[in-house]
Amino acid sequence: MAKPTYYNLEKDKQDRLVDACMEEFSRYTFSDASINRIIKRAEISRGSFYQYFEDKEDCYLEMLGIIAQEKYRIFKDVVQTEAQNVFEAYLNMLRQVKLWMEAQPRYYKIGVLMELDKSSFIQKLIKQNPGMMEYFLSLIRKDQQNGIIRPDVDPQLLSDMLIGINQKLLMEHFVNKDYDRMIEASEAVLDLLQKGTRVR
Amino acid sequence: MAKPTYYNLEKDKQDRLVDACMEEFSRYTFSDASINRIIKRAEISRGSFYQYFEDKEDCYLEMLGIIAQEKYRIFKDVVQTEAQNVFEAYLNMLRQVKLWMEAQPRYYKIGVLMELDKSSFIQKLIKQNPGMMEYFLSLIRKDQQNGIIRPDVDPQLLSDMLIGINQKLLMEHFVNKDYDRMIEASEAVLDLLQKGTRVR
DNA sequence: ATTGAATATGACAGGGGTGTCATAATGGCA
DNA sequence: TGCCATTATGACACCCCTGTCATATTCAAT
Repeated sequence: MAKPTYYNLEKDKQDRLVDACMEEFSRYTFSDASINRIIKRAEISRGSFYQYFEDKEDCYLEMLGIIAQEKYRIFKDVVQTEAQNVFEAYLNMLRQVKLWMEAQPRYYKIGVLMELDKSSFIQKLIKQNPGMMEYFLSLIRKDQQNGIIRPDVDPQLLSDMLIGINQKLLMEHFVNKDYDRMIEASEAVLDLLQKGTRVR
Repeated sequence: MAKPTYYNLEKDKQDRLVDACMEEFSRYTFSDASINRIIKRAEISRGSFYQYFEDKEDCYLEMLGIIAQEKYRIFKDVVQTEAQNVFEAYLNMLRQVKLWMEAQPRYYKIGVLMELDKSSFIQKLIKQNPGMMEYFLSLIRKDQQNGIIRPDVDPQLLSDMLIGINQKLLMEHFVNKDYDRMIEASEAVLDLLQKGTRVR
């Protein structure tokens, strides 16, 4: 947790500091991020930084907290539509990610960079987050029982495929900032997955 | 190119040096790799390292050269079986990667770490390598003409899917060292892609 | 106005990194 | 043996980093 001094900061200064931190963490992984660059950008002294935060980890956690708040602010109204099947669930999820990318691209990038950091601090943080794999797995099994998906399909495999393609689509369209095309591509992917490539 | 002194080294010493470099570059990305650790492991002095190589980049390129040689040595005899379709081509490729992972896991890992390094030096190197996307694309189009793949399937999309799943399978099974299971999983993936998930 | 707490500051210590260079050691050859 | 080119060495300069701390400044309350 950040130190009391951080919370006592006048709004303007705190905003400058937060902006500098977010900028740094969205450009560099936690490991590569530099407090020197942060304090330069925020125009505060090195000593001040350590009046606000215990250390770099403390600072990072504070930023993650802000991001979580913003995520909640944006998505609290989004009605969690009941998914008919795993493919619909996938599309729902992707549409939410699209909203998030558009609303807070910098925050989204912080998330991406988190995945690339191999430091134990970040790896521990990632592990705490429950993956979507379990969610997909359960949906796939349900769809198999409901006769929507062939029973001989390996749920684990299909889940892996969905998540793998997901990552690729997200990354590709995020760099191009072409979020609408991303949804279209996903729909095509799902169509292909359901029907298969074979001519019949 | 490495300096003449490097090539004049007695075999034993050169081997120790190469081993130390390969070990370092397979543990850390180029950016994170440390010459200090290399010379410590190779038991040579700092000055010597710079008698052999211009700098870290020079050293890295030398290692990539050795890796390329070894790749050629292993694969020159492998008959490039003529692929019937893109799915067969994919499996052929994966089987070759499996051989490579088993024969030289350290070299394979160097390749993986290359993808994770964002430094301009490494990014330039990566760009020079032709991707397999174009190869898959042409095969898919041919398969569509031959009536093996539905004409309304977007080749780009299918290619993206193949490559995306590929990466996931490779990574997952590489950490588990379960290369046979990897091939099985790929076959299941291809089967699923061809038939689709739908019950009919 | 005075005083004491809260806050701000940058010099500093300590660690790691790369690349250089004067000097020392080595090895082959006359 | 003596000489010279080649090779080996680690101290050094310089860079960037984090976290600390004595000191200075600010601010509010008496």
